[in-house]
Amino acid sequence: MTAAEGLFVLEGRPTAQLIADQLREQIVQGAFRPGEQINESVLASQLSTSRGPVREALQRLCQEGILVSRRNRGVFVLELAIEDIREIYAAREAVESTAAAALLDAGSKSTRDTGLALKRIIRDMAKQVALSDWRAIARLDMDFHTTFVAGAGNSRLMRIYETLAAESRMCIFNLEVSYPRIDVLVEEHQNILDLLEAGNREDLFKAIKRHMQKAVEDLTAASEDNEIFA
Amino acid sequence: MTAAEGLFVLEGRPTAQLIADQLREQIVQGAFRPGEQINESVLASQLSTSRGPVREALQRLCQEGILVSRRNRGVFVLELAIEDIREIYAAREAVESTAAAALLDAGSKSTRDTGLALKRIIRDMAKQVALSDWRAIARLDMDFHTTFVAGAGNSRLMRIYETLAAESRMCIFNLEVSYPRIDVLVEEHQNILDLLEAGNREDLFKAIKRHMQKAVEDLTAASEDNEIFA
DNA sequence: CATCAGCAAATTGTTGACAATCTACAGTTC
DNA sequence: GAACTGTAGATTGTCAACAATTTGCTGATG
Repeated sequence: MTAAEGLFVLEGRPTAQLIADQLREQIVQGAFRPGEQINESVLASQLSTSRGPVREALQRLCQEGILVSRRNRGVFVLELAIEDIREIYAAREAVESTAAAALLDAGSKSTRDTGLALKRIIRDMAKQVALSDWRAIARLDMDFHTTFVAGAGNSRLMRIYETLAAESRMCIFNLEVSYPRIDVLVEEHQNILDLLEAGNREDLFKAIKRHMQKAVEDLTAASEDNEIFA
Repeated sequence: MTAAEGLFVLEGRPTAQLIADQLREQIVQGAFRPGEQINESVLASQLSTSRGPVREALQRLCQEGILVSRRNRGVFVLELAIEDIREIYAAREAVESTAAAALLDAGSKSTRDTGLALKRIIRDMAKQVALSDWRAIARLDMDFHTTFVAGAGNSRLMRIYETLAAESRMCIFNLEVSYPRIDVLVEEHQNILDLLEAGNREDLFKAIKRHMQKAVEDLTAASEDNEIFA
């Protein structure tokens, strides 16, 4: 058996995961309202499959915490309260700080690659800010942080963070927050990147902490004049 | 309809979750070898149910990362390499440090309750150390850290930590590590509790960090003379 | 008129059967 | 004898039908 370059296994990923990934994207983009029930039958027919694989995918998202399952009643989209926002961003700070420490400790090629990727994202972000494309901005915002954590090279941190990122996007979309501090958005991310490349450990931690705190403030402020929250 | 205290919904949890919880416990206790395939049919008959619910539970554990799914081949118990040990304990340090910060910031009744619970666990741990009951010691070790994180009152941190705790137990069991530093085990946990109650922030962070580093050292040392690892 | 029992529709939970795929082994060919 | 091919068994993936439960409605009853 000779190894052939450029060939890869076809559709290697399990079906339930593919469905779960699609559905997660739909949910964070607001295709379902918070608290809304997910009907297995209609979802199955939309995906032109049967209820079996759909149920398996739904269980994955329940384990992830994006959906909640109630026995004999079905699965529902997670409803976010103010307390949830605080939880999510506290957890994000924990993960990002650890990723930052790992990036600084590594301090090699992978760190430089991460820096380049982050630089590119910031450039795109500035472009979209000029165009006021909120959807794109939100996506790039998350791309920045996801790339940051990915740079740490810890697959568990990454898996954890992907869920937190999805929940953050749910917050942002459901609250229809249009980045009130749009002017400092690019600046804040650039600041984090600068501190990373400068190897300024303590200030980087502080910058991450402030970034998260500000996000919580914006989201909680927005949640007060929003019918979704209690 | 009058509200009755002390009553709760009977068997409110969904089936897939119940099966997943049982199976997770079996796995971390070493009922399945790392890399071993989980046969859906035999598992279904053991639980006297059909393959449907079993598959749903398996998907949950795949999402959690304790099992890995390969298309058209089935699900297998996660194989832990040395790199995984480092990942798990780095993530645990992140979560526990954040929980510690939250506990210190709260500094109220919940913090005191957590302290009492931790004290009780340490007392039991000392008892089991005297009896050399390794299984019980490992369980109490995890109980301590789980209780610690639970005290922070962040459900997301808790959910994350439960998976990491499960993976830690897999490490400990599979490597048959019998706590080489048995004499300092109680002491180390007592030290963490003392620093928490004293409100000594920086030293508490350092103690947690050291606790995790030592665990990684013990586990990696044990993994070198073990056929499971490469 | 309020309340409650009972019924009907919809949805989830479960099951067994069938199809697709992989693995291992035997047989064949060079 | 080595390597390849083909087949048989086992296991997973998928599906449609059936059972159980919940929910909303209807109407009887005080």
